[in-house]
Amino acid sequence: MVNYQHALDRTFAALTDPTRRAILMRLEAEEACSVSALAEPFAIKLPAVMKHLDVLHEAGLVSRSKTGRTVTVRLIPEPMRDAMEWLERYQRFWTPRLDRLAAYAEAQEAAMVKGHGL
Amino acid sequence: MVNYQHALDRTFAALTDPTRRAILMRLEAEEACSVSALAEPFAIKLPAVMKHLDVLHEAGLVSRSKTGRTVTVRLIPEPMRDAMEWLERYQRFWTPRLDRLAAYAEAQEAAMVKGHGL
DNA sequence: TCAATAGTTTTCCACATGGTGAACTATCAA
DNA sequence: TTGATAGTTCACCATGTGGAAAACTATTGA
Repeated sequence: MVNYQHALDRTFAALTDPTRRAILMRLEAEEACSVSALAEPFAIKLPAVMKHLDVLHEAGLVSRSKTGRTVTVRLIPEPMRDAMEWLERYQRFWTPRLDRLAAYAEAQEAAMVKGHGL
Repeated sequence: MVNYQHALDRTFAALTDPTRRAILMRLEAEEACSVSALAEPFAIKLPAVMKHLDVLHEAGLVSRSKTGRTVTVRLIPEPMRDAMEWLERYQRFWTPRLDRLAAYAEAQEAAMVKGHGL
């Protein structure tokens, strides 16, 4: 319970930074990337990228495996699934089908209540 | 484009804190809440809650409207929709194709039912 | 009018974050 | 062996975040 919250904290925190989201998007397209390949598109220096990778790693969103002198970074998507599941709670607000069904259900309920003179 | 990124930054940042997520959940269930009613379940003091509300407000996730001396806080779910849409990119990693087909079929069925005056 | 209630603002604190430059380790290749 | 390449670590800085206490404003009800 508490741990679950903790994990969500880290996940959302990791997703906060645009550089980190860009890294995740890159890994969604590319599957396996070296650290310097990941860093190349950005204006920031390697140590900064390193820190972002640390945050992503601590959030359980990437794995790092060393072969020779290069480190391969891979996406671990599971934590994002939990984040999405948390957000799904709010889907009813923008999903028209569910909206209308909910409105209908509400109207029915209201009618019932009225009908029973409450 | 840049603004969009900015908005997502704020959204994910707002979702990072468990207190803020709890506030959003409360507003999902309750629709309209006063500041002190929102603050009541937490161990932290009012000024801290105030700061959380500021963050949520800056992220466009809640509205505040004053009537008399009480301020009513309401959920604005739209930014979370954008966050979900960003995350949907990764759905393919955990949603087998059949799941998506099932969801589609379910939606179709619901549409049919509605069309027939349910 | 006066006290209680609802919120806000201010000042302060400890700590996290995102960045830098410089120095370091480890591996590959000439 | 020696130099380039890949990555890491360290010390530092400015800024942001989450919290508290205290003092404040504004509204309501007795």
